[in-house]
Order: sequence, then structure tokens, then C-alpha cells
Amino acid sequence: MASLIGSSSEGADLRPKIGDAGPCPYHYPCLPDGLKSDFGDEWGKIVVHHEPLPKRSCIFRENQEFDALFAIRSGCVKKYRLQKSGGEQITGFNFRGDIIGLSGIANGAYATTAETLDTTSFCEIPFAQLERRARDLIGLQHKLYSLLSEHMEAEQQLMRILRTPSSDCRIAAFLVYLTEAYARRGFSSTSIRLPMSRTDIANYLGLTVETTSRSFSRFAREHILEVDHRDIRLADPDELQRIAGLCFL
Amino acid sequence: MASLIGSSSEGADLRPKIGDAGPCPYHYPCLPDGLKSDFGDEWGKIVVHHEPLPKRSCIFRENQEFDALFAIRSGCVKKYRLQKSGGEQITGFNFRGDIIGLSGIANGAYATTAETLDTTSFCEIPFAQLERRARDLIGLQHKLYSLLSEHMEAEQQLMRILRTPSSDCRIAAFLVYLTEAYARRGFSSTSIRLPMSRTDIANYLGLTVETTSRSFSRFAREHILEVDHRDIRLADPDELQRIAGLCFL
DNA sequence: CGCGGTTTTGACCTTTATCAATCGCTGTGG
DNA sequence: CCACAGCGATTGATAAAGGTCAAAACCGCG
Repeated sequence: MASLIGSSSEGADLRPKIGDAGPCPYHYPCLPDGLKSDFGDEWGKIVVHHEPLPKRSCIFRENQEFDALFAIRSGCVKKYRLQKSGGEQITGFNFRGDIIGLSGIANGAYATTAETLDTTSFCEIPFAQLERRARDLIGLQHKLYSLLSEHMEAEQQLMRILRTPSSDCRIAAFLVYLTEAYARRGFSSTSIRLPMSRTDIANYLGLTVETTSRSFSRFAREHILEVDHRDIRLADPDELQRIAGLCFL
Repeated sequence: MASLIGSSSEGADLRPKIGDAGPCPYHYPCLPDGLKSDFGDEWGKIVVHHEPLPKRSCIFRENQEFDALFAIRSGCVKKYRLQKSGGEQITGFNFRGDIIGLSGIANGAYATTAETLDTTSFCEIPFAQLERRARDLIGLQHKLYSLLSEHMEAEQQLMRILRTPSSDCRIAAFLVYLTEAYARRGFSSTSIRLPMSRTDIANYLGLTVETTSRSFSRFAREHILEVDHRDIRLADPDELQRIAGLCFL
């Protein structure tokens, strides 16, 4: 299948990958939006910056003692739990600007493993200090709640997708979600490069790899998508949106 | 189909429904376990007891401003969100001893509607006061985290179920979950009366009513269950457990 | 007793899972 | 530089399973 994406096949390296270009997503490195003025230089004393981690490294592991949140500066990660059978159950993907590790707050240990899908740089936010300061800074407290709220809302969205039997709906909803996530970060909302494998997508959406692949092919055949391996162009965003909407009745 | 349940058909009224009999599930009315000594009579000053609500009433509604958690003393409720189409998406069921409304903590408004499936009595726990006291009582703080943790874990469990295509697996996992919930409350772990309709079960599990009904029938035919309308007896709990286990690989 | 809602069952159709094979990149080593 | 091994992705054929539409059975209730 010829490259249908705007640029040539080696253009994949030229197009910015999610999380690559642009300024730090936080006013202050890793500082939640809107708290810069309240917080000032204090922030720099709390946050631990980390060197970029290569692909396939773990930021934290399932059951590891929880002691920090992590803010992704660039790159992307997948979160998963190990199953009895040894396979992994993927619970989510995160990109530049996301704060991960929230599931560890409640039970004192990370509920998932966070593994990089690409070279990824991030900041560590020790939770004990964050919590202490949140007692005084009402804005920070509110931000923490807001993060938890978004996390829970995202899970409800995913559940609605998983209750839909149609693979096309699930894939469409997934692509729309990804596209919007990219768009919020200032990337093209019609042309994206998937950081995860088809197998990962299938695992996340509760489908088989074959069905996932077939949905991509079908969308390509119907000129809804242009698919070149992991490079996806939304040829008909409205139609994709319509199909995704079927998840939500 | 003849009544296969232990007692006669009108025995359904004699068998305690979930949440009916027994002492208050909390040491103090509505007080989370293990905090009685720390908290003492303070608790009674916070909690607002409510008269039993008849079937099909709402304890709180979606988008309503969040200001309290609710502890179910008896009866049972279903939680749901309204869809664009007007239908409801059921997100969970709760019974005696459960504390509901947690999804409202993060975003300041209840994310779901909680509707009684039966006559239900409950206590209201004003959140502002709870939060204030939690600052000093480390045990209470911990209990709040623990509740959130359980809530998130339950959602992950449900997602694993929803990623399983087999209706039998989903139904089996649902029944095992229900049975264990009942057993923890001191009821029989082999004979239960479902408080919700088949339609509700199907909605919750992402199946059609017909498929749900067929799974029940199949289990009955294979002597895994004895089904008399909403009275269910687990004839072969091990086999049911085995089938449910297929959800988790 | 008859109505309405829920549940069950049947027949049929659509879709996905499964099994198997092929294709295409990618990276390694000769 | 090329051959080859290995992994991911795609495609095909087949079978299994759930969805859909329709009808009947059953229960509870007035």
C-alpha cells in the first residue's frame, strides 16, 4: 500500500512526534496550569527532573510503593497490569502534559506499570510534599481533585466504548480520542502517528489484532482514513466522528 | 419452569432480601469500620439519618451539586447516567454497607444518579464536615482513600469483564461478584435474589436482554444455576467460578 | 379477569474470533 | 551490501457467538 500521508514515507521522521516539539506544557516545568503565580519558585524545589528514558523502560511498576506522581514532558507511555496468564492488560496511554500515577494515591501502591513507548522525559512530583503544600494552597488541592475527576471520567468513557460490540465504533472512538488529545497539545488534528502497536490498541479496546487491523483497512477502503502503517490521516473526520458517536448512543 | 429454589415460591418473601435483616453494618450507625473508638459520639452529630425511601426513588441525581456521601443501611440502588438517546447507562449496583457518591468528590457534582431498586434506608454524610474531621483523624483520612481505592479497583474489574466477548463469562463474573458481595454481608453465598431486572444486568454488562436471558437459561440447562425468575441458586459454584475466571485470563 | 411490563424462546443475520498463511518492515551478521 | 531471521501487520477462510426481529409465555397488578 503506497504512502497516502501528506509527506513522503521518510517524512515520518520529519513530522514531529507527539511530545517532541514545542515549549514545556507547564508554565513552570511540570507545574499544573494556572498555579504558577501562587506557587512561584517553590515548585522547583519539589520537582525532580529526569533524563529522557529510552523506549520500553518503566517509569513505575505495578504494586511498587507509591510515593510520587509523574508529569510527562515529552514522549508517551502505556499503562498496563499483568494478568495471571502472563499477558498484559493495557489500561491507558498517556502523552506530553499528562500526569500519571494517580491510581497509586488511594491504595499506596501503583495499580499499573507505566512503560515508555518512545524516548520519554518526565518530572517526578514527590507526593508527600505535594500533599503537604496542597493543604495550604487551595488551588493545588483543587487541581489534584480535578486530575482525579478527569481520570475517573476517562474510565467511564472507556467503559462506554467497551460496552459497544462494534469494532468500528471502538476504533473510531479511540482515534477520535487520540486525535483530540493530540490537538489539545497543538499537533495536527488530521494527521497523526500512532505511538502504539496494533496489538496494544486491540488489547486496550478488547478486540483481537485481526479485527483491529480489519477495521483500519475498512476505514481506508471507505476513504475515512488513509493508513500507512502507524501514520494515520483522517480523510473524513466527520464520518469518523459519526461512527465514534455510536458508542454513546 | 418449576421453582427449584430451596423454599417454596412464596418463600422469596421469607428469605431475607439483601440489606434487610441483621445489625447496622457499621459499629456506629454509618461509621466506617474500625473508627468507632477514634470517633465516638462525634459521629452521631455529623450523620443525617433518613427514613426508608420507596422503590424507584433517587438518592441523588447526575450533575446535582455534590455535598454528601451516602451510606446504605438496607436495600439496594443502581447508579446510572443518562445517554443522549434518553436511555440509561448503568454504572453499578450498591447494597447495604456500601458508601456511594464518591464520584462527586472530584468534580463537585455527582457523576451518576442513584436510584433505589427496593425500599432503601440510608444515612447522609455531609462531606464538608467529613473532610474537616479527616484532617485530624488520620484513620478517617485513610478510610476515605481506601473507599476511593476500592471504587477504582471495582471499575478496573468491570473493564476486564467488558473486554471479554463471551456473554457467559460476563454473566458468570457478575454473579460471582454479586454472590461475594452478599456473602460479605452475611447472606447465603449459594442462594440469592437478584434485586435488578435482566434489562439492568444486560445494560450494565454491555449485552442485550436476549443474550443475558439465554446465558441464564444455558447455565440452568447445564446445572450450574437453578433459576426461578430473580431467585438464583448456585448449583455448581466451582464451575461458575471457573467460567468467571476466564474474564481474567 | 385482562392489561402491561418483563422474560424467555425461536429463526435468522451480522459480526467477531479463530486458525493459518502471507507480506513487509527492521535489524543483525556474514 | 545483501541474505536472513524475527516481529508486526494484513488478509483469507471458517466457525462460533452475539445481535436483531418477532412472538409467545409468564408474572404482577389493578
